[in-house]
Amino acid sequence: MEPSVPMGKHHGGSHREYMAEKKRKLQIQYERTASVAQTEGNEIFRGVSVHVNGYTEPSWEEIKHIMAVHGGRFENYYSRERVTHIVCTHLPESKIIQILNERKPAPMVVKPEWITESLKQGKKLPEVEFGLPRLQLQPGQTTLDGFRRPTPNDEKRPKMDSGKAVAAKTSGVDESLNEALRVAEEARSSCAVLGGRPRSASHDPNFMDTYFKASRLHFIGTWKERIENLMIKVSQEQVVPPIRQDGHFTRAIMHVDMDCFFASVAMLKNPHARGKPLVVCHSNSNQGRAEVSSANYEARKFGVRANMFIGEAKRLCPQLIVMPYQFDLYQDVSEAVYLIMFEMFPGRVQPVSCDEAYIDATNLDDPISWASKVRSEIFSRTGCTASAGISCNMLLSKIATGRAKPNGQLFVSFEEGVAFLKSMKVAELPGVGWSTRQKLTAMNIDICADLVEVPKSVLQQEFGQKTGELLFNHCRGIDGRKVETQPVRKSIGAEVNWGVRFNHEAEAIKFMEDLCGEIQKRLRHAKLKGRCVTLKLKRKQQGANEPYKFLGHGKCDNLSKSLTLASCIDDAKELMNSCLSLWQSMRFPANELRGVGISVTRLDNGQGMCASPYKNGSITRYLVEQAEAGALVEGKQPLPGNRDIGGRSSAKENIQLAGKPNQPLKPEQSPGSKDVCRKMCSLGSPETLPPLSQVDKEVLHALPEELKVELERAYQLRMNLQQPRGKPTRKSFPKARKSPRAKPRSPSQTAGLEIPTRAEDCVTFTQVDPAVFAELPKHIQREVKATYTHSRRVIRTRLFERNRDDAVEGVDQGTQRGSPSGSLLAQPWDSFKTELESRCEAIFEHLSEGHVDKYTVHLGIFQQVMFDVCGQLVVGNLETLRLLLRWLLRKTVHDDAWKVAVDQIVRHAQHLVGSSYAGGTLRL
DNA sequence: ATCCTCCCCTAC
DNA sequence: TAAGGTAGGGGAGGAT
Ligand SMILES: Nc1ccn([C@H]2C[C@H](O)[C@@H](COP(=O)(O)OP(=O)(O)OP(=O)(O)O)O2)c(=O)n1
Ligand SMILES: [Mg+2]
Ligand SMILES: [Mg+2]
Ligand SMILES: [Mg+2]
Repeated sequence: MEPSVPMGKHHGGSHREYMAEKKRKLQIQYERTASVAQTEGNEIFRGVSVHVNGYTEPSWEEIKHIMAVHGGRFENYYSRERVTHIVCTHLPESKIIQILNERKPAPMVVKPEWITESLKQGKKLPEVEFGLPRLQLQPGQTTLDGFRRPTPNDEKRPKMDSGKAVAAKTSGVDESLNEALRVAEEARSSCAVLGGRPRSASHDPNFMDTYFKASRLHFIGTWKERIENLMIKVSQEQVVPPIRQDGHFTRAIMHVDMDCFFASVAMLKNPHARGKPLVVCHSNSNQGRAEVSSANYEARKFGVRANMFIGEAKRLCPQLIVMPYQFDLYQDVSEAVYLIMFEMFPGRVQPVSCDEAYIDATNLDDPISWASKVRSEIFSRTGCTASAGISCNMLLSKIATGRAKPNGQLFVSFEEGVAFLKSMKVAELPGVGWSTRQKLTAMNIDICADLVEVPKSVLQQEFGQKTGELLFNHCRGIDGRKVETQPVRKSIGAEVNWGVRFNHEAEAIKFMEDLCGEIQKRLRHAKLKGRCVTLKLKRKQQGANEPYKFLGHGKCDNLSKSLTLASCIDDAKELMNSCLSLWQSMRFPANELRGVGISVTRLDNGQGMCASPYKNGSITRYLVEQAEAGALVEGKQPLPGNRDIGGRSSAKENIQLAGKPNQPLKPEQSPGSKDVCRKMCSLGSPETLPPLSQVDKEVLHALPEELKVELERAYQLRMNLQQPRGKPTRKSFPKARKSPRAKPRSPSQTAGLEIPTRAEDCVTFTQVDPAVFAELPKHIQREVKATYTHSRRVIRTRLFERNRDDAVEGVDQGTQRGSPSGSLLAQPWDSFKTELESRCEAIFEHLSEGHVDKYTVHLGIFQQVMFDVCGQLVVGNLETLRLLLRWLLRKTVHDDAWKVAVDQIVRHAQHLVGSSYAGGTLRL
């Protein structure tokens, strides 16, 4: 039963008492749930799988429990594959309308009384008597595409008080709601005090600090470094018994995750909000574009989700309670939770996030009761509930947790896990996100059962070796990942992609300095240094408007460039030197900046325990060694830490910086470039290489040839950087960003047909003055050539663009993936045809056996593969392409889906031909 | 083969 | 108004 608030009493009675009572009840409920041995009741709901929508009486928690006891299942989220019954009291949520409009057989929609009455009578009653009177659907509602968003004043929407049947309590419920809203309001205004006025980066000298303090993503992103402290402390006091691994025996993996973590913590501070929809978010505005961080399970019944704009959330659920962030509390709760886990499972815990961990429970006597123990301990120490899943690997245990939520636990055997997996949407697989889902959808793959149909080779063709294999395994419930209790850090970085609006380059530079300061802090905290510095920039796309999201980055091009140093650094100034070099080579008008990030890789803890040890020798190692020995510089001074002797990329870059190969393109003076030069000089970036004159001649002479070359490059770099006054750079500062909409181009040898995809790609090798080129030393020639090819490397494009505010409109560039095995190009048409025939035969077999679903899936895959094949053939084998298309068109198949697929393939091919050969078409 | 850079994608 | 960070996995394509 929904623990009832002691009406009218709770003002006098202490919160403490109330909380104690609350906890006691939740505890009981938890124990019941946890101990359901599914033998307790008759199983009248066997085969039933319910999803609750909006408010109901009994509450969803009770329904969940009833299902657990009586053989049914409870689904937190609606899934056509799994849900047999939707339970709701009121009429049409947009969700329901959508469901009813689906072509496939929809689940039954019943009132909650169906459950209570069935329970009373001890048998499953016919659903019809408890159906919803359908045609209270809106007038004008069509069934075809009638997805009508409910208007905010839609009377039919479930209201806060509507779920409670007892009329006498109505006013009490209202009071409770008002109290909850009041507390939320108070909490929001009290934390707004420290804020002040809204400011973009250029307006607020203290922007970065303010920003990071208020950023939830910063909090969850930097959480790991905070938990590391705790781990160190704990591990010092702990003897870690080794995990017995009896050969190949089955592992037991437990996954523990706090239920709606931030929202749960918020409910601790606002107990009246329990049982009511609540989110954590910065803004309470009805049109706000602030993101929901966490939604409690009541709010989720209304479709409210993390990451949703608050305006959208409030539209779905107008009575939503909005609580502000309480980062300190999240930290406290998180630490409490981890202390419990570290103590109960020494040496077996892999922290995943502030609210989530894996535990290797292999050979613990009873993982299920361990899960109960850890959950009840978490609850009694924090007042927040956790859920747990147990299975034989990390994948299945995580999925089990999801099924157990909220406040539940579940053990699944491999077989059960796999059976369940098959009904899951592919997007529910960990590792499959938005983009992969789009790709799979395009292949007609919707649920994991579809994915299982796809041969590994096809997945690898489409997604790459590892990713393909991963998908192949995961959809079968196979996951070989080990619980990693001491992950090694490989990079440290900081970035800001919100509120970045500059008018002057100097502001941008200052911003980078702040970032470097932040990184120095974190490097030192982690006692690490690194020797590769990466600068990542977001640049407003040309013509992009101010984004929908306030001070957001909007539509951007992402740029990144890295510089590898001779030795490891952790000093902000030194980091900044590298950043300035990098900025110098990527530079564009500061008012187009929308995001700046800096990160450091190739970390070294100074103990010889390199996260990424330099593997190959070459100059880098040599110089480091020399530096350590103090041999390279006169007077035996150790080399300053940050000479950038140029990684390969920067060396190339610097060749370009010299400007010679690019002469046809006029370099451009950017506003403030002189400032940068001065700054760079004053910071000493180029100077930190010892002057050539100071380098011990003997040592230099003794260098192996290739090392000498690299050293020369380093000095070349310095010279280039010191003379950018008249002519700063070229490539990095394209005057006009031409045709940002250009289509991706096949990496082809057909030189005459190239379509430049970016302004900087206009620099073709043929534009390099041959006389100048001939003058260059051999190794420089090499570099120039490399640079040339490098710069016109195929631009990898995102396959699909998200359709939020920042999506690029109309991006349809379908196919830059798939990979040229090369064999196709060489293969004669005849043998290719044989392969095609057998492939098609296999596909049609599904059809003739009546497996329409399988047929559809395989046809989708076939289409996708053909897209890729066309991509390959259009490059160098147009004749084969023509034959292929003719063959497809002539093949007589009496199935519409096939005809559609062929039509798509042909269109796609013609499109490719058109873009590769200036609007040409293949005659078929 | 393996490394490296410059991306993209995913999860929290 | 709003606080779109952080780290790892991995792919493509070029260099070695
Ligand atoms: N896009 C996201 C995802 C998560 N979080 C924060 C808020 C969450 O409370 C916390 C933990 O993330 P989970 O994915 O575990 O989500 P919840 O704990 O909120 O819900 P669940 O019960 O599904 O675990 O991280 C966030 O701010 N933004
Ligand atoms: Mg959670
Ligand atoms: Mg989590
Ligand atoms: Mg997923």
